[in-house]
Amino acid sequence: MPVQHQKMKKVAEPTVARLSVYLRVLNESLENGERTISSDELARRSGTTAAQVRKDLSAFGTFGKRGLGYSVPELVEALRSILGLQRTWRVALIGAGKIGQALYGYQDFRRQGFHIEAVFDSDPAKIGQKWDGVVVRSERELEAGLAEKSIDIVIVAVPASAAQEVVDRVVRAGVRGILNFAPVQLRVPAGVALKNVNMAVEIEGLSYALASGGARRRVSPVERRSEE
Amino acid sequence: MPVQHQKMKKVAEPTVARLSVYLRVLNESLENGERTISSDELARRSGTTAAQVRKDLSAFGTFGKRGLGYSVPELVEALRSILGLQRTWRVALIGAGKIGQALYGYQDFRRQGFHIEAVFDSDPAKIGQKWDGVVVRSERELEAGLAEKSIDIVIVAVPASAAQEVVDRVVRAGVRGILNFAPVQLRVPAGVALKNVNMAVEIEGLSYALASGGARRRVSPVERRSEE
DNA sequence: ACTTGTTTGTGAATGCTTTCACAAGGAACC
DNA sequence: GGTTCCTTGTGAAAGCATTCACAAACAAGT
Repeated sequence: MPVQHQKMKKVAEPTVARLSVYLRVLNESLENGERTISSDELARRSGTTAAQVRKDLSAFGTFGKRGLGYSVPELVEALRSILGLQRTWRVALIGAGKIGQALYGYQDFRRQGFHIEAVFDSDPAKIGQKWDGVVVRSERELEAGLAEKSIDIVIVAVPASAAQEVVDRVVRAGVRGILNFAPVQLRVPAGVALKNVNMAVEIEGLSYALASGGARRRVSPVERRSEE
Repeated sequence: MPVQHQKMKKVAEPTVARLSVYLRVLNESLENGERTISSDELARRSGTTAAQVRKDLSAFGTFGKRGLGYSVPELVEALRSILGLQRTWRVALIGAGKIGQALYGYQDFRRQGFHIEAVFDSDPAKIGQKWDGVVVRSERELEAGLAEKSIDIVIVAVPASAAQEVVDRVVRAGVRGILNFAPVQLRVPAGVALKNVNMAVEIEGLSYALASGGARRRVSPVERRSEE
């Protein structure tokens, strides 16, 4: 059953994030050989509600069978199509420091079709290193490298102070998707998709929860305070 | 000016996340020697609106001077107090793989008062390694280590398949704050604060934006599509 | 073929968050 | 001290996202 991207209502960001979670859950179901799954069960395993699951999916078409639930393989395919994961994406990593190295080895990216085709850095000690097959190149070759390798998405893993300039260059070179790990608020022009992974913000959110007494010492389960 | 945590309205999560961004912006302003800042300017540098800034702050007290703006040093102190960053937090890192190593070296954590006091792993090749001062310990010593070092917050950087079990143990040991990097939806009891950093979800969000044509190839700036 | 069980898809209702708009407070200069 | 110019703090309005609730659809068993 192919996905009908049908009337294409505008879809909210939280919805897309949840679809991604559903897909991860469903891939596991698939490996377990489960044929079908109900919105209720999918919700339970994804940390949301059945109604939410159904609403989320309903924005893209109708995938379930009443009285039965969803076909796991079909829903996996549908979600992969919706999320644009049926093709492979050509990715460049900018910044070959600790975080860059960790991301380079991150299997989940590769598994979902994100292939890191190029790595750039400004440190002469790093330039020329060979990371199983991919050579770390000088950031001076950035524009040339992006074009040469037809890069779709760039991962920014440089220090905060260098991030905006890198992004400006990358955008000028025509890249339309950026995943930013530097803890700064970046500016990109309209038409460029930008996502931030800001660990500092997250851990400070924990600090807030603990400090403001939202998380109790060891009390009976009365009030929930476990987020996302 | 001390922070009056006043009537303590319940504060939304997005608000707390933005406070954390404001603080980062203000720290820079402080280094630049700026004395005051308007909600307008703070908003511009934080990627939000002036009204949002004022609403966010108003939940915690009144910090500004009409006609003048906010005192940068005072607001920095206020935010640090609100976010619970005036103390140091004792953190343990579980998982000494690539991601664990990257996080261990992440300066932003240390700078804001998050001190990694212990590292655990299950790999015999890693156990016993000394990471400038901190010895990597066996996960079998997890409970003992957490107690011994009075750990407040745990960072989970283990494979997805091991994450839930680790979290269960950590919670049983009394830890109330968890920062999870494993791409799974974890279950924690009420009273435990949990934050997820899910890079796979973020990059799939980019894939969606690019695939669904939300990000255009090279078109005049008509519609915004740069998120967060 | 009918009946019983289940589970979806979806308008309507609720609950949150953000944006608007403006009165009130204060600075600065004459 | 009065006047002008800014900028905050905040109710009210608008905009989004989640939850509710139920009719419609199908499976399965008799």
